[in-house]
Amino acid sequence: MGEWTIAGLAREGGVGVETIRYYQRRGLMPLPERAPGPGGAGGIRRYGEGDVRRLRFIRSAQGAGFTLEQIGELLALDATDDRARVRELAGTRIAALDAQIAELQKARGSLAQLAGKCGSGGDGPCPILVSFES
Amino acid sequence: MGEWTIAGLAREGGVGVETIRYYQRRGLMPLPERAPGPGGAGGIRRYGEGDVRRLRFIRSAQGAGFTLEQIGELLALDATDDRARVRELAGTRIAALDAQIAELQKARGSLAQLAGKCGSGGDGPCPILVSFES
DNA sequence: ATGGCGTCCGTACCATGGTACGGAGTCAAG
DNA sequence: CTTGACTCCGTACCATGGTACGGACGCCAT
Repeated sequence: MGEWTIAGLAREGGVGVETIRYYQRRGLMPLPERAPGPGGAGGIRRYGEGDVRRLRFIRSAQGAGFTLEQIGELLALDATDDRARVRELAGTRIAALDAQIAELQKARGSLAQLAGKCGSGGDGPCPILVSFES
Repeated sequence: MGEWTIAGLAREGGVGVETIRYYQRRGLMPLPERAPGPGGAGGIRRYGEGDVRRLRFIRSAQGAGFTLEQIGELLALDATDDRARVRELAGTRIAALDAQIAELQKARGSLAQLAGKCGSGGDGPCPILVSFES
């Protein structure tokens, strides 16, 4: 199962090698054993299916807008099957997404309206800029 | 017209003193003259209506999602009345907002669906977490 | 004229999610 | 057995939008 080197894992997950090392530092990815080299010194670390799944988990959760810190908690919950807590986190995240979406839509609406006004000829300064002053 | 000190301007704009100083460093706010003190040394800077309007401009444009760098350009355009360029910036920003909104809605949709599945009893691990692994 | 608050300014630090660099070690092929 | 690619690790740096700190000086009231 120790099929990949760090570059392979990175390719598999569509991220850079440095990103994986960053996740390791953050405690999101485990640090596999180093195969002891012939000289007794540590060798190169090998990664397996579990690491690939874990990396995919991180990327998917990121896509759902979770921060790396929250993803750390989700990964911990993955081991304990605490569904209630997972639903709680999901609910909080959904509410945050709703708030964010509403805010962006508000900005989008007023900006579109102003762009329309600015486009329809007229004299004087652009209404977009004027509106920003009040 | 030199009616405010920096703390007054900050209060007027609903920001902190340090934020104004930051905008000055970024070149978004001008640095007013210092009233020369009796000893010949520089005194305290005074701010007027123009500064209040400029600060409001920055905060409004920020509300529309422009970065401080873009706001710098908008402020420059405010002096030249280049409506075409303003509309161009607004259009680009609207497109970016649309993309962002779509992305958040996608995340919200899949998360809500998963939370529903996770809520409806069942055995095994939470579907939210399982889905993140693929 | 002295206390105490406010200003001025440079500089450092914060969160977030990485990205880059440099030196040493490792490993496989030629 | 050397070359070249890759790995390991610590550390520093990037963007973004601020926030904090410390010393020197300004200004006003008592």
